[in-house]
Amino acid sequence: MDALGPVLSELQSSGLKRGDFLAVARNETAVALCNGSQSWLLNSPTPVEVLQAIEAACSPRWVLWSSRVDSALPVQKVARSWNLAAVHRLLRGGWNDDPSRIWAATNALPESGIPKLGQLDFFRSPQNSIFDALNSPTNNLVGYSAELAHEIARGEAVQPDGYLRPEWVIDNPLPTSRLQTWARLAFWVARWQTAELARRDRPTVAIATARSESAAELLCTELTRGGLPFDQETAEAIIAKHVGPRPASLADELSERGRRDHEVLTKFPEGTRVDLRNPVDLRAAIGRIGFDVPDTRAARLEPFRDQHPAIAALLRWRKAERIATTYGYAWIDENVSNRRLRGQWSGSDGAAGRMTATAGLHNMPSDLRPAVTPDSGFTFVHADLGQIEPRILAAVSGDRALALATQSDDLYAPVAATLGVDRPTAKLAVLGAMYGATSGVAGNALRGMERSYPVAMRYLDAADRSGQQGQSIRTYGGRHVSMAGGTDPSRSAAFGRYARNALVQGAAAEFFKAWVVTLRSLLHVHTISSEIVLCLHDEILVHVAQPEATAVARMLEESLHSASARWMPGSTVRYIANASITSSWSKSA
DNA sequence: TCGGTCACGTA
DNA sequence: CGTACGTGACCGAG
Repeated sequence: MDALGPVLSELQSSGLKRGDFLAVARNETAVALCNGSQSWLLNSPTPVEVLQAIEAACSPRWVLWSSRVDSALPVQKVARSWNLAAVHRLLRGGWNDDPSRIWAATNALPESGIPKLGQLDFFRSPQNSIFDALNSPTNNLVGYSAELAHEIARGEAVQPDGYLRPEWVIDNPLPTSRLQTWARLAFWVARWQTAELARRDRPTVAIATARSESAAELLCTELTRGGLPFDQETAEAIIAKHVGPRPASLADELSERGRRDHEVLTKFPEGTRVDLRNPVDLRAAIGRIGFDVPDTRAARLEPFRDQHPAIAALLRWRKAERIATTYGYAWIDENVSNRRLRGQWSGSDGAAGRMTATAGLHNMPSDLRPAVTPDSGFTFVHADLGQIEPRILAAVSGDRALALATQSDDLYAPVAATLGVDRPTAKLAVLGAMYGATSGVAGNALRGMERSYPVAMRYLDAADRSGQQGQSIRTYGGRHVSMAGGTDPSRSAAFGRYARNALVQGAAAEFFKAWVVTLRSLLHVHTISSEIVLCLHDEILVHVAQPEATAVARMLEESLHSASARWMPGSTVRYIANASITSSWSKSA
C-alpha cells in the first residue's frame, strides 16, 4: 500500500478526469493500471483497497477485460466501467468474447486465424502483421502509444502475426508478471472500441449502450454471487404435490417414477407397450388410440384432452415429469444453498442481446414462484414493463402514430379504435407484425396496420428484407446481429422473422438494461439496503429491507423516467412500469 | 462420449 | 408455418 500514494498523485497530475478510461488488471496480490500514457504495477495484499482509494480520488471509467477475468472489481456499485467483452459482443454480435477474439477484432485480424494452444505455426504470412498495420496510414491502430508498440514488438503477449499468444490468454488467475501488459492492452482496446462506436450513425447512443452494457455486466456478477432469495421448504412442498415426497433412496426414486408411468399406461388399451419418454414411440401409441398427430407436444395434444383418458393422463404426467427431472429435488440440491437459488448470469445472449441465466432462473415454472420469498425483515419490490415491445417499436421506428398510442396505459385500446377492430384482434395484429406471423392475423387488421402505422411497418419490413438477404443488421443501440446464412432460400423466411424480431427484442433488451443499471446506481447512491435479485427480460425483482420498500418503488419509477430520457432523448414514447410491494414473487405476477 | 431432436418452462 | 433462451431425456453415430 506504500506505493499507492505516489500512484495516486501521478494519476491526478496526469490529468485523469472523472470518467476517463483507467484500465485495470488484477489478481489476489497485485493491481496493474494504465491510463494510456503511463502504467503502474502495485503489489499489495489488499488490491481491493487500492482500487477503492483510486475510485474515491479519481472515479475513472474502469476498463476491464471481462467480468469473468475481472469479476472482483471491488468498487462495483459506484464505478463506471467499460467491459471489453461486453462491448465486443455489441460490436460483433454473438456470444464469443474471449480476449483473443477481442484483440483480433481490434487489429482487424480474421477470427479464423486465431491460434489455438498447441499449434506451433506462429510465424504465419506476414500480411496482416501488426507491424505492417502500425506502418499503414489507414490502420486501426492509429493512436497506439510508443510504449504499447514496444510492448507488442517485445512479442511477449502478441505474436509476430498480431494475434495474442494462446498460452498467454488462458492463465487464470493472471500472473503478476503479466498484469501490466494486460492493463496496457486493455486500455488501447477500449480506445479502439470507442472510436469504432463513434463512427456509427448514432455515436452517442452506441457509446451510451456500451456503458450500459458494461454496467449490466457488473450487475450480472452481483446476481451470480448474490442469488435469488428462495425458501427450500416451500419449494419442496410444491414439488411433493407433483411428484411425491423426497425419495429416500434410488430404489425409492425408481419406484415412484414407475408408479407415475403406470398411471398413464393403464389408460392405454390392454397390452400397450410404450416408452412415454420416447416421442417416436409415444406418437405411434397415440396414433393407435385414434389421434394422428405430427408430434406429441402438449399444445398439440391439449385439444384431445377430454376425448381419451390416456391423453389427459399423459398431459398430467408430462407436468409432473418436468418437475421431477428439471425442477425437482436434484435441482434444489444443485442450485440452492443458504436460502439462495444461484445461477450463472450473462449480460447478453448470442442473438439480440437479452440477459440470460442458468439454473432455471429464467424458466422456473410459475408453480414454483411462491418459493421465491424474502428474508425475514425484508420484502420484494417487483416491477414489469407493460407492453414493452410495441412501445419500443414505436420509439425505434419513429412512428408518431404509434408513439401517440403509447400515451395510453393500454396501447392496444387506441390501436383497436384506429383499426376499427376489437382489442384481441388489434393485439394479434401488432404482435404479428413484430414477430412476422403469417397466419392467425385478420387480413383487414393487417391492412389497417399498414395504413395507420406505415413508419413502424416499413421499419419491420426493412429488417425482414435484410434478414432474407443475409444482410446483418444493427439494433437501435448498435448491437450487431448477424444474418449470415439468411441467403439460404429454404430459410430466408425464417431469417426475415428473426431479423424483424431481433430489432424489437434487441432494443427492448437494451432499454431494459439501461433501466436496471440506472436503478442499481440510484439504490446505491441513496444507500438503500437493497439488492436487485432477478432480471427477466421486462421484469425486475428487488430484495429490500421492509421500511425502505416504498422508497425503492419510487426509485423504480424515477429510474424508468431518467433511463428512457437518456436512452432516446426527446422521444414522446411513454413507458409503463407496474410496480408492487410483495412478500413473494408469485403474488406480484 | 458426443451432437441432434424433441419437448417444455419463461419472457 | 412468431422469437429468444436453458435444461433434460433419448437416440444414434463414433
